[in-house]
Amino acid sequence: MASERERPSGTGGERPSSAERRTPGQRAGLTRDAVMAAARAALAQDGVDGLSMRRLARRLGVAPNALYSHVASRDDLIDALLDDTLGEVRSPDPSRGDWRRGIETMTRRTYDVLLAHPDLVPLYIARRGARGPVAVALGEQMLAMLARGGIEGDEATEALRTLIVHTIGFAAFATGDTLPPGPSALTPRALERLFARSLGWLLDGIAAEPRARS
Amino acid sequence: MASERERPSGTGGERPSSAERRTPGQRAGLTRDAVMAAARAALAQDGVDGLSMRRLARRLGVAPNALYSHVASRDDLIDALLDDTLGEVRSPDPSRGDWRRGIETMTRRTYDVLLAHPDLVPLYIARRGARGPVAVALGEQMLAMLARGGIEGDEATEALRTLIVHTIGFAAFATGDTLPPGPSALTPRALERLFARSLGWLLDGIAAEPRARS
DNA sequence: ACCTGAACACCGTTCAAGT
DNA sequence: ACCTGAACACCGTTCAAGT
Repeated sequence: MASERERPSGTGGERPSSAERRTPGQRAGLTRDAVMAAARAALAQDGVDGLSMRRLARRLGVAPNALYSHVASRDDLIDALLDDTLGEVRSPDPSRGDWRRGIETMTRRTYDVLLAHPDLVPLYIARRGARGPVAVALGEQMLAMLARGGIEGDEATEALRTLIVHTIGFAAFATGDTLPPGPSALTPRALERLFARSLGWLLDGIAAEPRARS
Repeated sequence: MASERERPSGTGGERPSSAERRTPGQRAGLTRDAVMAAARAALAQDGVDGLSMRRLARRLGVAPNALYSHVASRDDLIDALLDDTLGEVRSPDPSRGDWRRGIETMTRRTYDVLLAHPDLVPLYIARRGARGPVAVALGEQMLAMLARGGIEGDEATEALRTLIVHTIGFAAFATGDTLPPGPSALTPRALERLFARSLGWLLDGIAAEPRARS
């Protein structure tokens, strides 16, 4: 369906680049945002294979090395992509409802965002999550909710880590093929219920842990 | 310390290949086992970068395409490597002790084996585990233990999947750098305790689930 | 500062040969 | 059946130039 060679129009960031050949020194009007938009479009159309610097450059109608004026490296680009994507997670009102429900909805929304970008999930794992400002903000909100449940300090760090591992881990298995030996592949619906249920088990354990009294 | 260019002696599978240049048709004495041994040695010395077909071939003193006589593709080689490595997990006597302890020790041993091969962990995740005969056998032992606890059918499949996600997920975070936002990096010891504790939470949940009576 | 051309040092894989 | 030589279609990144 989607031709990929010679169709400059698209989701975002592409250049015409047909006849107008540039000589060294001529600007192409590239920006970091345009590069990032092209990366998102490439990911959507061609999967993770589309995220090579050379294919991105082709898509933008520039020489491969032109990208390095706006992005430090391919790793830098991917890190930014991962962090940006987490921005799609709407965080619930941190002061409303009980802390456990807040964590459940936030975790579930993160899970949904990850499932919406299946090609990125292996990258989240390979880089062990995101470290950008969005990820930091998300983590701080989770810590605030845990604090409202009386969980703080090292305990909160550990609980957060457990929840992150659980969320990314399940997203990885939901987006992949079958892992567990045996023919019984769970449906996405069943997997999501399992995710929610096992999340409940973890929260039971987190809430029940003996804590140093404040 | 370890030179990598011109030292044919090593852990396993390397060839002399110095003066003896072969012409097409001359055998190099390669076997699939030799290729796999070279892959393990390359992984240990050079990390995952050492697992390229061309570097493997250099290490073995053969042309790059010679490997394809013993291995279908790079993916095939890596799948075999992942499954083989799981063979290091000693499974406890399945008929001794209570089922929960059996699962705990088996899960913990798997965790330890994964930590012993940190470079492989991202590969396990990217491929969502291993699907070879060793992985299948391991899964069946886990299912047998769950069955002794009265957990069978879909419930057992779901429990097994949860445990696998939990184990590989924690291994990924233990072998990686810090993920969770904030400066508080957990020590390996603390992480292992957290792994064991959260495993306990999951098993509590698995054991407490209402079940259809047999 | 932003871009091109050319190059470097790589990849996985295939195809046609040789024994 | 097992191997080599050569090739194809790629990579990420750097360096020297041009405006």
